[in-house]
Amino acid sequence: MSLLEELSGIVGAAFAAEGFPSELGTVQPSDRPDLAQFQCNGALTAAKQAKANPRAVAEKIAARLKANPVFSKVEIAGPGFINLDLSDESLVERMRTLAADERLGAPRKGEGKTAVLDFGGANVAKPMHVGHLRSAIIGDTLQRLFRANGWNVVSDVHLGDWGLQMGQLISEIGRRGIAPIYFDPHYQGEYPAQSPVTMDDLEELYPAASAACKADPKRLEEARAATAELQAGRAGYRVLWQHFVNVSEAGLTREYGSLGVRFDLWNGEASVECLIGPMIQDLKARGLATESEGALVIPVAEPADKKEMPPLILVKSDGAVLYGTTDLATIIDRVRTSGPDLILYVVDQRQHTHFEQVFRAARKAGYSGKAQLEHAGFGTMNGPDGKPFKTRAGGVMKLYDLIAMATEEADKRLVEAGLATEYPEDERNDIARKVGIAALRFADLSSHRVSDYVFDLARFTRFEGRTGPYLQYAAVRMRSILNKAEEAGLESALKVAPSTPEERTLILQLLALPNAMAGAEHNRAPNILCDYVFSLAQIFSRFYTAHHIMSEQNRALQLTRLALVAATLGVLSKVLAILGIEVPARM
RNA sequence: GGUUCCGUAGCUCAAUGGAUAGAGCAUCUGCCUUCGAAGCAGAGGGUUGCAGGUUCGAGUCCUGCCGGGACCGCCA
Repeated sequence: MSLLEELSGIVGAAFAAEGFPSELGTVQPSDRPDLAQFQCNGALTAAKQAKANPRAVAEKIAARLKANPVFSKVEIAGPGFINLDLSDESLVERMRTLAADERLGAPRKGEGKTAVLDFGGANVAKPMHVGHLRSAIIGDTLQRLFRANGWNVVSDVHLGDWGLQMGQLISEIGRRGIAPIYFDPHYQGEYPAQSPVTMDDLEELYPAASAACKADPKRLEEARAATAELQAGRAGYRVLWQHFVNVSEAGLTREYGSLGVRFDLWNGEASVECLIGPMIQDLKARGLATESEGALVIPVAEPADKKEMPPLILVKSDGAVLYGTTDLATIIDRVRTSGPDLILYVVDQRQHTHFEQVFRAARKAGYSGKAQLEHAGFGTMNGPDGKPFKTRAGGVMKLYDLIAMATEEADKRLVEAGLATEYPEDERNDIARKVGIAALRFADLSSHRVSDYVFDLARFTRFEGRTGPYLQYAAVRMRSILNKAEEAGLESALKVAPSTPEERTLILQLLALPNAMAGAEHNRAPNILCDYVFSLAQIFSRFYTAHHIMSEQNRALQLTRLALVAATLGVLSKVLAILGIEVPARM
């Protein structure tokens, strides 16, 4: 139980004893730290409901709370706020509990529950670009957070491998005559085991095919036909397609890995191919899917809709299926194999309507089981001009190049600061890489999920201010103190209660970890964790400046403060790990 | 045109219906012969796009308007 839950329970009991709903006892950190540590606003609501004087209600509640030794102060302020301070003894007791808990008080919100997280969404045969960055980073952080909160998580990269881009690529290869054997409809023998194209080839072929289809409707028609044939099972196309998938996966694994992103499943749209036919039969048989303008659709509009809700298209008039079809079949697959309580899609906000359609269709057909279906959308990463990020040449920047840029920039900053200059080259490169990734990840995660943000590498890689590198530095500094103490033979221990404002503020922030983790989960909002951890680092810096530990003469005080440093490092490391930020041993 | 998200300090961004709207950057003033100054202490900077409404209380909820992004049946 978190501190806030504990306090809310105590205050809630006081409300209940006065005949009010106990929910009114909700306690929150004070908006006015100069006045109190915590506050409860329930007396205002209670007074409204009972048509009573709010201060009078607050007085009754406060009278009951004053009897509880956990509080050192119970005051009524303003229109009826109840302000609370904890006794120093209560604070240190709760710190001891936290320090002894290997989970550091992480909430158990997800125990016994399973969540499928769908993020990544890279496309086979297309290079990963900056557009894939946010899904990967936000999704990965949510999977780490959900696991930390006790959820059983199944993450799925859900590759884009069954749509029109496959037909575009196949027809491009056919036109160029690169591998004619796959296009011979009469060929009966074995196909080569070796892929006719490399990843580099694909990176050149796809943009060319895409541009050609855009420019020429007939060319697009060809791509559509190839897509439909692939899906219909044309042998040569299938084998060729498998080559694309194999070649791509190796590259994608490396790119996601360089960001620290891992997936449990490398499924794709095509993984549910065998479910699509039966699903369509089922939907037709039950009258849920109907013909419309030559296509097969599921109407998902509802009478209460304010907005126009187009039907979900299952099968195009040319016989090919779309990603809405595979998304729907994927729900069936996930419900069968994982039995999830939640399926969370971390995908671009622009696809919100699409997911609304798919979710409605799934519920209508009864495919979603007990799973709550939810789209956690996010905004775009923009360039300095406020438009989606492009390279200087105006093209789409590859993720690989972006990471290289960040690492290079981080290295430049290390040189400027004269840091790590005398370290072995391997270690130095490793530090630059960790700092670069930290800069990228923290910048992306700290802006609110649904809003767009401006990409500014120089700002992200700074060591000052609200950045990933600053947090790494803070952690390294804490470790440095602990190392010094260890060399001096000091063993940290929470011997005495806090006695200074810096100590109390630090303890309160440490005890607030479960609330940050629960809040971030509830809102699917990593920026809550970023706020929390940056604030923790700042509070620690004040503590560190105010109290010089190694020269402290009072041994009990010294060991207690060392224990606070150790606890802070523990909490900081835990949150950074959730954010996917690695802390170097030294910098 | 319809729907939807957004509009907060010079810039980049926060703020479960609560008290005096907060951080970082930038600007200015102090603090390194003591644990890593990538830091700390302090200052200036705001009619929360505009106008109404609900509420004891609104950046937050409702209505209208202004401005921007996104989406609106066979792309993903």
